[in-house]
Amino acid sequence: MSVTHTEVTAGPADLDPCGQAGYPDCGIRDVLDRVGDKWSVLVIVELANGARRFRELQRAVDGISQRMLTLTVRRLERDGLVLRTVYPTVPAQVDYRLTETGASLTHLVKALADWSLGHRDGIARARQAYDARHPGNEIR
Amino acid sequence: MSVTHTEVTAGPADLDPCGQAGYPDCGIRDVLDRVGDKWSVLVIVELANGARRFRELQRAVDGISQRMLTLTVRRLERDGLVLRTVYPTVPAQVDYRLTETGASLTHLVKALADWSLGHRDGIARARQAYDARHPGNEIR
DNA sequence: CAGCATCCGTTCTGATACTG
DNA sequence: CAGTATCAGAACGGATGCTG
Repeated sequence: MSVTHTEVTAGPADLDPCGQAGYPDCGIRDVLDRVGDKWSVLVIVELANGARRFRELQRAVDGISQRMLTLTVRRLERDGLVLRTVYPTVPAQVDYRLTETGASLTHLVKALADWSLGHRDGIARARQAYDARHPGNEIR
Repeated sequence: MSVTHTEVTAGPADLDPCGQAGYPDCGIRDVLDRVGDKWSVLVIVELANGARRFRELQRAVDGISQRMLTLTVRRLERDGLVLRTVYPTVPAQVDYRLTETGASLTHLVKALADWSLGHRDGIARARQAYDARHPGNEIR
């Protein structure tokens, strides 16, 4: 399912070729998929405030199911964005914290969350306006 | 045009309440879902370079199907991030361009794409290492 | 050209139940 | 506490055919 990427020699500054015909997405997809998935951003934002245990995370990220939290932190761990530490206590205790790489993402992620908050109302209004202009148009 | 955010009671710096128990995600989800979906970012990046017609977009965003492009631009239009203009020519001609709001997102999106490129290799290595440490663990 | 409608397999998610 | 396992429903995504 994942898109295979071919070696592309494009500098970070020049994003144009990426995703264009002949430049099969560079592999940004891989990273974007992670950043873009339903819960990663919220988890990262929470961890930006410090290490958290599993339950703490679940309580902090409202609405996330146990299963999804597990999957999310596992993926983040696999990508090297989050460090998982198991303490051999009884009952088991595990905490999660951002790695340096993960931390380097936080300001971007926060900026994104920030932008979201700042434009939330405007977007909500835009949606209402659109829906009013296009009655009976289910775009979701 | 700098990214100005409209009156937010909780300062942008303090994102903590969002997504926490009792603060049902504030609605960041709505916005994040858009930003985070499979194609939006790529479309936005492409439109950041100027107005594009439907076909141009499809060619530029490698791999996107007609259906997905349609859905993606519709959603972006609905959210007020993209402006759709129809020219009554024959055959029909339509172009898409970013609105100011949409444009204000490009910095963030580009920064994100940038970060992705910059950390692509590191993440790939982290994944390999993880997979080596956890044989037979299909995380996706 | 720029779509919309439909079919249909794949993936994602959440709820539920159980374990070390 | 911190998971794993399973299962069914929802959402996603592509292919195909048709229209103005």
